[in-house]
Amino acid sequence: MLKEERQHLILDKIKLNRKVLSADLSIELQVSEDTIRRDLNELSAKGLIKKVHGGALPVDTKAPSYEERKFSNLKEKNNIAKKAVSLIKNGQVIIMSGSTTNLQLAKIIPSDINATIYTYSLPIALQLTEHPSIEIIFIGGKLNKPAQVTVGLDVVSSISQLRADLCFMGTGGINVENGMTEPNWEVSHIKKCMIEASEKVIVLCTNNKINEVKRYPVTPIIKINTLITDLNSKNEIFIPFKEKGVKIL
Amino acid sequence: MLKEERQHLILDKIKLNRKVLSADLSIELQVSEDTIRRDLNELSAKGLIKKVHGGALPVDTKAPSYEERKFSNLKEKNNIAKKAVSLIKNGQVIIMSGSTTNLQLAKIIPSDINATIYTYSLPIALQLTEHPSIEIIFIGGKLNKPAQVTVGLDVVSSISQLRADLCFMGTGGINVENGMTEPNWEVSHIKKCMIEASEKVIVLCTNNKINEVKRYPVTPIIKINTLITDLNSKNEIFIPFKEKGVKIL
DNA sequence: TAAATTAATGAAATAATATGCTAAAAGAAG
DNA sequence: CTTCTTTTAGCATATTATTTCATTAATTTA
Repeated sequence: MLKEERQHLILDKIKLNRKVLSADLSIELQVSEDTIRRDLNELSAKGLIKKVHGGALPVDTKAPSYEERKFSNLKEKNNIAKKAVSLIKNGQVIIMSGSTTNLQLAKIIPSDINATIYTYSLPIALQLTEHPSIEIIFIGGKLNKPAQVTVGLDVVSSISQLRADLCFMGTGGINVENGMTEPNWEVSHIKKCMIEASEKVIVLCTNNKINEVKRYPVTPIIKINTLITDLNSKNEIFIPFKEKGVKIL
Repeated sequence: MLKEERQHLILDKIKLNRKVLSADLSIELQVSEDTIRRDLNELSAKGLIKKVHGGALPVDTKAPSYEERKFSNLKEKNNIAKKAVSLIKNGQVIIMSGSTTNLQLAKIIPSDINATIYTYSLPIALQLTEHPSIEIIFIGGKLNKPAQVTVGLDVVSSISQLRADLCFMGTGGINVENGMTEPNWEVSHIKKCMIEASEKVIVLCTNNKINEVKRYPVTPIIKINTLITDLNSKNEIFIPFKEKGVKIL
């Protein structure tokens, strides 16, 4: 039996039984436990399984939680949220993407504001239920657990049918040449739709995202109306953005 | 049994029963109490449980507004949830309505269960994001803030397109003559759709809802497959329900 | 407070792992 | 085809992880 073949069988067995024992595999695949251990260690190094004393288990799908990210860069995010909230006017229809910066924004929307907010983020929707007058429309679909947002075709098609005044978007990265970019293909697609559906596009991002480029393009810089960061708007880093017509806050 | 596997079982059992005794676990898992104690100490060090003299408890969670209601009748609700969880099988498609009893159920679904759950309740969806293998589909629509669920035509039409094996439903009231009834018209309509979309209908309710009648009818008793309450299933109050073919748990 | 239960500790047993070494098999180069 | 190298698997042994047991300390309960 080939080594690869054996490792595939091991992976299949883990998927099936949610655990494997080195001793069992040794008998079943007719090789020594040493070999099995070597296989398990290799698979574990590739992150495909979790090696434990006596055998192996599937990898924990539980990714680093949204909760954890919620508290990083809190000061910067709050700074951005404060600038963003001034753009919200009564009667507007707004789309919010699922970033933690947007969550911060959702927290500080003044209670006398009366608007309609579309979102596909569970934490943001939940936060907005505390607001007395905002109408919330949640965009349904398959849930992405670590990000706690809905994704997929349902989301894309729902957003395509909207007409909004503003959209507030977090981003994976932004620079002048590549515009907005995202590490996740599905998210990049959804954000394209959000931009199409909105009169004005407002990008919220912490300074560490500026001049970062991620894998999937979302939109050229020209479609972005306003960029809000924690930096001072007069910072020279923004000069090329301003030349492209982006307003900086 | 692998150490990690054992610790997972302990976590599941704590979720389910809200407490475990070292002595019980020792017998159940066929290891010494020393080992159990070491497991509990390790899990406690990771902050996953709270170790106490003689056993362990779940970690205390904070309790704001919606959360407060969640803890009223907690014992009864957990009792119901424990009975309900036994009905969930791998591979099923399940619809869950937005009651706090259902939230309790969402909390205790064992981590090795693999199913697809449709829901229109924010807290339930959020709770399920903690589960490693369940696929969650959120049904979008306009948010009802106090209940933290989506309502309206979008929800109705989404549910109409589903085919599910089970639906778990809370209820405003149930009796033999009027069947299930709801105080809210929109909710009654949504629940009708859920029943149409599901192979089996399982109603979860605390004893105070039995023989209550609310304003809007949802379904005659005949369409309900199983009724789960905190009472003993042999209680004479259930005799007329049983005569109508409802299974009592 | 005394009795009973539970916890902590260290020694000992058992099982699993890592490591170095050997040998066979498969490829590569001449 | 031969020789050399590389990969792979098995074995012996040292090391480490895990569990149990005996003993003593701490905590709860009556």
